[in-house]
Amino acid sequence: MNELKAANIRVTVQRQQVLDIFKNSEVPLSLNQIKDMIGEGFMDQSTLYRILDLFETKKIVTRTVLLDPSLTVYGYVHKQHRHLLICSRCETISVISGCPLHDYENQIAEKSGYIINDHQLELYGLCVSCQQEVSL
Amino acid sequence: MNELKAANIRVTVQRQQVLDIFKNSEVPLSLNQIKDMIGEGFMDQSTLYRILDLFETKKIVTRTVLLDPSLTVYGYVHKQHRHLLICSRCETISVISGCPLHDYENQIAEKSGYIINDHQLELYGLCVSCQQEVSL
DNA sequence: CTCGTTGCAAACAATTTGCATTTGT
DNA sequence: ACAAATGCAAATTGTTTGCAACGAG
Repeated sequence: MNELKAANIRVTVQRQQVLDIFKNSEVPLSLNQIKDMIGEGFMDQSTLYRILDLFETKKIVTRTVLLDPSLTVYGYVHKQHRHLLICSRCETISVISGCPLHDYENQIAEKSGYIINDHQLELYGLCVSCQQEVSL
Repeated sequence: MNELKAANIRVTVQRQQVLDIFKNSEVPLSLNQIKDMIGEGFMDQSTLYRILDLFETKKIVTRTVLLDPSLTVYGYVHKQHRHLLICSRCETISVISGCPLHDYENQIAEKSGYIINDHQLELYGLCVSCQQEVSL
């Protein structure tokens, strides 16, 4: 069954197009990357914003705000929970599978009385090729 | 010695005022909270932006971009590294001391070849009073 | 005195909104 | 046919910039 139907939203060309782009990408994508991949006539900006909002509330994608807020990215929600590793020089984004925080969340929940239901974690560093270029 | 002088920047009334606000706050502050605390004639917006940028590059404060990017907050840099716990209902921000990620960073550095030099971690949940209000 | 900093207004960018038209069911 | 989604343009918001006046060293 169509994933959009499954989420109880209408199937339109634009939505299908955006969904396909996510499905074909290993890594999360920024708004501009998505625009570029749609290319050509490009659907209207507002439509894209509306689709991303919708997908986010329907939990089809997750939004991640990076240190530089203009680098906000959207990732297709796969089975497992993932985190990102960002090169602070070339801004390449890679995905780290797994999550080290389950125990930690419980500890904090206990100490604080909060019900923890989400978290945001990203690592920043220098990727291998940037390390080489920097040391030249 | 004045902390601004120590950072090699000129001491002005505006900068001193913003610095004092940070020093007197336990928790990180958003732009609007800072505006409010300055109150009255309020210094010019652009000046505040410039001061926050300056403080950030001089490592006097750290900027944290939360899931809702309009909730970007700035925290005075104390001795130790800290993370935030945000109530997703009332948006109260509290500070968690300590950090569970040192080992994890090393693992990832080894696997990926990256030199990890920073990370962003925030927990989101429901605070105690919001839990009560929700269950009413 | 000199140069960095401020305030102001204008510019710019990013996102949102209202509304007529088109499209999915 | 009806409600919802799209495209377009305008509005709104948040942030940045250029420049004259001001203030710190």
